[in-house]
Amino acid sequence: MSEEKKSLNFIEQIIEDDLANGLTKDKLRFRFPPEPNGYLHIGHAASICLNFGLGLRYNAPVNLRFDDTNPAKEEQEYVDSIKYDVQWLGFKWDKELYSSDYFQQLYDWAVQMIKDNKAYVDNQSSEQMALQKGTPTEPGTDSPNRNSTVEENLALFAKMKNCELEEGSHVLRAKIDMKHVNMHMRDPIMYRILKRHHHRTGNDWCIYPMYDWTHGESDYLEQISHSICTLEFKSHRDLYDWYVDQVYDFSKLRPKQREFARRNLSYTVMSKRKLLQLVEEKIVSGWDDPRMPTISGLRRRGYTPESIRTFSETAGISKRDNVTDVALLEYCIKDDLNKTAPRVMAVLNPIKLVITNYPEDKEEWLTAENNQEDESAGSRKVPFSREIYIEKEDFKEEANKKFFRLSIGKEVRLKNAYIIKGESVVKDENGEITEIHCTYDTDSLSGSGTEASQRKVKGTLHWVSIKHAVKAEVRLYDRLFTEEAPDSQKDKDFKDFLNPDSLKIIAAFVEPSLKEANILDRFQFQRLGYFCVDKDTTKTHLVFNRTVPLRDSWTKMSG
RNA sequence: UGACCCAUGGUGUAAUGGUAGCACUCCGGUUUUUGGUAUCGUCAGUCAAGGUUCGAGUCCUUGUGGGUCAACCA
Repeated sequence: MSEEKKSLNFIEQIIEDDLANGLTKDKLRFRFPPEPNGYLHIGHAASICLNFGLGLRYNAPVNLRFDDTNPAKEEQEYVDSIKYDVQWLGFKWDKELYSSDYFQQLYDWAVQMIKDNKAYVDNQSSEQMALQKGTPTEPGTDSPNRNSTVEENLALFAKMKNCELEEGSHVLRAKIDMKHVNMHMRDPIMYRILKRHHHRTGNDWCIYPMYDWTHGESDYLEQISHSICTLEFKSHRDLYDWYVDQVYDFSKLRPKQREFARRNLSYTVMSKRKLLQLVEEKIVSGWDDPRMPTISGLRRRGYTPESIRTFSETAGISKRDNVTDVALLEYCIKDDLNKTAPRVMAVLNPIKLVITNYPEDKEEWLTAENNQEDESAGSRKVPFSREIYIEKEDFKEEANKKFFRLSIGKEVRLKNAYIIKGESVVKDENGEITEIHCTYDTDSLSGSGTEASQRKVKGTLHWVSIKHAVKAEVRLYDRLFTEEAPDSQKDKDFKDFLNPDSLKIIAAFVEPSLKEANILDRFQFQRLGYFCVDKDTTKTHLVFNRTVPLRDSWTKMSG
């Protein structure tokens, strides 16, 4: 097997360099650290694929660590959905861990820091502290509490911990440097009082550690070698390192934070805040609305885990701002489904077609391939009869020669069935066509091997037998926004760019084999697109979501 | 008016001082019982100016443009 040299992304490069400089491979360990305060989206998928991909590449463990230090926002529901999504994407974590597992250790270390005169309790208001913090261009000033004695601080911190003080009245701060050029180093808050029930620790604590104080120490405790996060944490790195310094034992591995650019997708928004807004304002039906860029939304839309992994891999990572074309994501799912999705026939915009020379009471069950790309997919039977539905768009009374479909006097193939010829139309009083009358070539049955069956006709239409057709609700989804980057337009709200046509619900007819379909089953509706069975489906009511339409070079050139 | 990060076709990425490549998109040809797929092809790029070097997308300087940082959020 020829070893094709795959280029490394910059994170892999860093790891290779570390390995070359003496870090041993067995020390490699990664983590994916979501906060359980919302649902995962395609941007998280990039991080998941990166971290777990690294684990696979280096045969190293990857922990799933919930960063649950803010009980005001976090819920078990989110923990469950995140676990489900990560495993659905196809990854296995080494350990399921929680930042809250380390609350006691963190507390003990904080006490030690107070003893070392490296932390102090501040009783100022957040407004006062903000004022003293300075600005990026002006240094801050010291808090009047900065020089409290160790004893005073210890006593106050104990009171904080014992729930004897009011929420918001006191915080523990690291004593670093109020004039530091990095705002994050100006005596950052380590603990705040929060009398909240925590989804795991219950009411054990009424002080909760802040992100910065928690994250690096958690990485250190888990001996994570490379702690990978997004770019907006770059300026936190100084603090991350400072905190690790406070507890670092030289015999242990020292974790390293590195940052990459978050993945943005065109025609959608990715921030949790905005996604939450879409849900709360009922612009979408929920976190798993098939138009949402959430993992659960994509799943319900019909995306496969494989396609999302391929997308992440193909898009790659770097450190520059990006808006990846959603067309790449769509390519990934079409490419996957083309190989795997069974082909079926469904008519979305039906018009009746009568084959006048086909016996009225006759019906045939014809053989149809399930997937031309995959012989092992086998075949099924589809019923054929005198009256069928075809798409309205597939007929025109008078044809221009580029129109490969049905018109009066012209022949087309009915997929898996016969060649038919347009003869006449029936119209209502408004001149609207209500029926198309055709004749069929009795010797032209697909696969029969006759000379007539091998005639080349320019067009092939899909169809369903009216007598056997099954009614189905079909939800046609389109992009949620009309702008590539809806949230980066100056002076405009992202909701100004909502696409009014992002969802169209239609009544369609599908072939009877689909009655057996299960929720989340994916199909190609031939000549139309990929569709999956929605969870709203019941025994008597089929609902399909359109995942993505097929490429359509006809409407492109004609329209 | 600070610090830090970033800048390669329309988009996303690669080239580790030595032929600017890959994928998507767009456009066109061939094949096709899906106007799909497959396949072939076309268009298209190193932000700018200096410098170092035999040689610079890559290193240095300056500029330009974009981004990040001042929650008791993560």
